[in-house]
Amino acid sequence: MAHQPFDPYYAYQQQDERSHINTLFVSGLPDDVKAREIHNLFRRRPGFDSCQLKYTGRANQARCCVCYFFQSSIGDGSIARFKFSYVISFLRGDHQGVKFDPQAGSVLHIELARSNSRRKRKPGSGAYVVIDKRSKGEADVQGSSSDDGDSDPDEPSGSGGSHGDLATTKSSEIKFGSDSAVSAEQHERGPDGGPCSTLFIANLGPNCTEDELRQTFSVYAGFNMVKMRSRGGMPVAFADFDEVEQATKVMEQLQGSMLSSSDRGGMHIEYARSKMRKH
DNA sequence: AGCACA
Repeated sequence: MAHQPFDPYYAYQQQDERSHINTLFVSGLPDDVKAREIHNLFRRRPGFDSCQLKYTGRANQARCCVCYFFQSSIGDGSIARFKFSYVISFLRGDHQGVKFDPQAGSVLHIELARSNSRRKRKPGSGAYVVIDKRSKGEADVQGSSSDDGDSDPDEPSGSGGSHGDLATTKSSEIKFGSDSAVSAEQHERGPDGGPCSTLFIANLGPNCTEDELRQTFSVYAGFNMVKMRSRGGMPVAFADFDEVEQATKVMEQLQGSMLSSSDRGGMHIEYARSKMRKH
């Protein structure tokens, strides 16, 4: 155990603190999106199990959890996780930043979910689930009438763990065919970029200023500095923190939140690909 | 729909 030869699975396992996550979190959806649309968007992806659409009722933001369940024929879950990282790359390549509705201009944002959906989908039940909190606090569930409609998709899966969910998946082997032919070499960098103490902020409005960002981010512990880059197009920004944990908290706190300058929905925040250089 | 600074 002292030294491991290079092994991408091992590297991925070491790098990813959320290796048990098999759920994608999709945001940037217009509030009139239909679960059917989401389902059609992802259903053909290998390993796809089900999806859940939640209308938050806040600021025209629908959000969606798309679940992928992988089961490794080798037994070691790292293979499944490695495959899952492929899928994330795929979806990002195919969908990330795509204007879901050219009229409304909603921009898709796909990332690894913070936690798995607790929902267990029984075979034969609906392919998707809708939770609508727009009008009343009451959940409107369809697609699986006997389902536990109130379980929160953002909460970690319970004591049974995700393997219990995996067990309900019929296919014992995921085939990566024409729909997802990717070579392993393309994925040296990890599933979604590893955690970083610098945050990358996108989906800012054209009138956003560095000062506005500073006021927003500087109240959080560990804040170092913020830098904005415009590069001709829409501005993006980097916010640096001392520790990864601090950056993580800020990302969770501010994900999707609006600035006064925002004109295209809330901020999209990810870990930056590299730490901001020190001055 | 986007990841720079050295």
